[in-house]
Amino acid sequence: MIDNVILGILMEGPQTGYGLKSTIEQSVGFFYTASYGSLYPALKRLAEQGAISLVETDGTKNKKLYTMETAGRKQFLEWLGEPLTRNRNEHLLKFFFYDYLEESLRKERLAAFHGSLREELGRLAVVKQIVDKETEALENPEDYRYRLSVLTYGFRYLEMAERWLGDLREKELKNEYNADQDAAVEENHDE
Amino acid sequence: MIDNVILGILMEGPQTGYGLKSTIEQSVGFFYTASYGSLYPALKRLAEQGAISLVETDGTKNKKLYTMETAGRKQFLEWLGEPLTRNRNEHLLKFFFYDYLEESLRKERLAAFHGSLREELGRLAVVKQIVDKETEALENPEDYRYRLSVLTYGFRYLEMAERWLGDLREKELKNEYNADQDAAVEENHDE
DNA sequence: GCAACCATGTAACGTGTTACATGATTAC
DNA sequence: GTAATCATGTAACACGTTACATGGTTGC
Repeated sequence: MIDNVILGILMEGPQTGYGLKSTIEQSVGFFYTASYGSLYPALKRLAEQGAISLVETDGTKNKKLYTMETAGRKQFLEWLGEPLTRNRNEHLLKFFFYDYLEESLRKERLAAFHGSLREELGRLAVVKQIVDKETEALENPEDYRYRLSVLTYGFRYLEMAERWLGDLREKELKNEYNADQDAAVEENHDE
Repeated sequence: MIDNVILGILMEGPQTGYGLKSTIEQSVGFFYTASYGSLYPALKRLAEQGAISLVETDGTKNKKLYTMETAGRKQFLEWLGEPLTRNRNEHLLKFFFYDYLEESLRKERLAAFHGSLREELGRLAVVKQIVDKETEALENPEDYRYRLSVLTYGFRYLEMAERWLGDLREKELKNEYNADQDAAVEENHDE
């Protein structure tokens, strides 16, 4: 996980270990955190693998700049292109870097993920209906309020995610349409 | 983490290790999963601590029933009463068991969590405004669509959570009001 | 009889955090 | 000159997963 976050950020340009940590906090910090205890060993590992290279900027300053290498870029894009799964926010991490993914594969992954979200939403809707009906038959439904509320939370979470992804996919489609229009206008310049 | 999940489920009654796993899957499985590799060692640990006790139901059947003990209940309720934090879905886990928490402490924790959600929502709203303004100035905002969309995701996530919690707290308040009304009616029976 | 499920458990591995240790640079 | 921030790194620990190993019970 941390390897790919590091590589993703190095796509933008060289960074120090310290710089990486603050960049992570400011960008994907909402759903991913890294400590130095995992960061530095990861940098060491990635450098040994040849995914990144390090340059000691200054002999006295004890400051190392890590730079993306071709192997690292390949490794990162391979990870980025793998199917999206709703495990430990990895999908959100991938979304953050999705501008780097080739359009056709990106669309495929998003469509598949959208489908699985809708499926899960459907399954949960069924469960919720059953549970709600069972709850009506209880004498003291308030005694289970919180237990039940978590089901509602799950439902709303999936609803939110589904809508967000729907909006995002729509936005990209609209953009393509506009791009096509622009191209058409450009072609018929004298019209 | 797993210790408290186990204890929380044992609040309902005795279970086998196998039973615990399927109960976990069916109840909090949406945001928490446990493997046997963590479950059985945890049960062993909890039994050694005296939080739970085990009964071999049958000499030949190799089946163990784990039962909650007083020490375990105390440990569980202590954990449950600790302040809510948005770390690795621990708050959702606590919510699921919140029917077991004493009402006044529960209200306090929910109010505090609601406040922190609103604060974070406010902070993110500011960040989003700044970023949106900066985005307008770009020549190719589409190149950063996904990067930016994750910010929207974070915002919508917090909005959803804030609303859900608001609804939940309101529901409990309404229930209290109704209970008061009922009590009043009962007192003035001849009216 | 055999497939599906019930049931328990361990060893190796993966991945990350916390706490500690150290020192340079910058802004005031 | 001193506090904040920049900067690197390790050791002990925490927590969990995957894969493996084993066997009983139930339903058809």
